[in-house]
Amino acid sequence: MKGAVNSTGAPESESAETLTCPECGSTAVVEDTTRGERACENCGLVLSDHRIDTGAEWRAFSAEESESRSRVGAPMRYTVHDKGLSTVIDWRDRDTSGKKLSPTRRSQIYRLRKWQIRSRVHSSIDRNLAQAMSELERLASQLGIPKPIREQSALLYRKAVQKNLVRGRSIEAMVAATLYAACRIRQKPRPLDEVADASRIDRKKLGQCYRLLLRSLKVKIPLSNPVDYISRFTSQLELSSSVQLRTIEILQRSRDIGLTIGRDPLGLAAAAIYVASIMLDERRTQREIAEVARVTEVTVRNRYKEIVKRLDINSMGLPSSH
DNA sequence: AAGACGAAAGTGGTTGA
DNA sequence: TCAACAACTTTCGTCTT
Repeated sequence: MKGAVNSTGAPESESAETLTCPECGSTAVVEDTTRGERACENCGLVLSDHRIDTGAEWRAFSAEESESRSRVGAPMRYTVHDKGLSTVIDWRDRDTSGKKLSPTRRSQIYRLRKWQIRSRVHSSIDRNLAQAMSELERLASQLGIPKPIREQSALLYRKAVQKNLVRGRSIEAMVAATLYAACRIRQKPRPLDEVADASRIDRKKLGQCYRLLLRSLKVKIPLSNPVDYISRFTSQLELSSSVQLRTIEILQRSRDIGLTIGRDPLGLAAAAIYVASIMLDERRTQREIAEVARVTEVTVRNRYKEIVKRLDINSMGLPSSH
């Protein structure tokens, strides 16, 4: 049994391994996620082009993603909007000393200028991303979200931008939605309300953005598992690890008899903790538990009654060791 | 007095015609 | 697009510890 239950979102240890470019020795090796390749920013050498099928099932993609990304050094590039490559091309057909350019040179410059203009299309996207990334940092650190999940969120946000989902919506809302989604994907879900509170977005807008995200990116995120909430909640309530284990046990048995279908995972988590806390004589009030789980006492009550009834637990807390 | 209980009406989201 | 529906919330009066 591992003692590390990782309660209050303590950052997971990451192996930061810096890659150096074999061509020029630069450490500016960067991932291009849209292509799934790793390239040196200095000389442009592509180090690896292990194919990542962006069209494929999304979760496989993200797993691969996190694998490879964790090996790249500190400056994570999803959070960087401008790679410092912008150059300004003057409109005049003169070189630096003021001489007229030769016709070949001129057409060359013309082509460059064309790209310059094209790249300007991206600049509004860049501004959007810059703002979004700083908001993401703020939100994530307030919620104590570990880096890998932030990166996942940033990736989702980039996809959302590509699909034009942010137009007409607030950046903040979409950022919050991607963060919420990322947490769920990584099996470390946070209550929607918690995310909403930390951002300046109301719950309703956040929910709408989240659903839009799911639909548009064709991402299937399964219903969150109540068990994933337990370590956070129990530590917030300062409950012992035996309560934690008992809670998980209760949840598993509840699921086995189909008690959990159609029920809010948060309510289930709360109720299971309530029952376990009574059983092991570390009682917490319904109100306390409801508060951390962000549901109402009524919901805790309803779930808890079902659990006690269907799992045949005598309410005066015998450790019914089945 | 605080906690638990349960009824009743309201809310937002899903589903199916 | 609309209505029916299930789960959850809000509110509040009552019972229990």
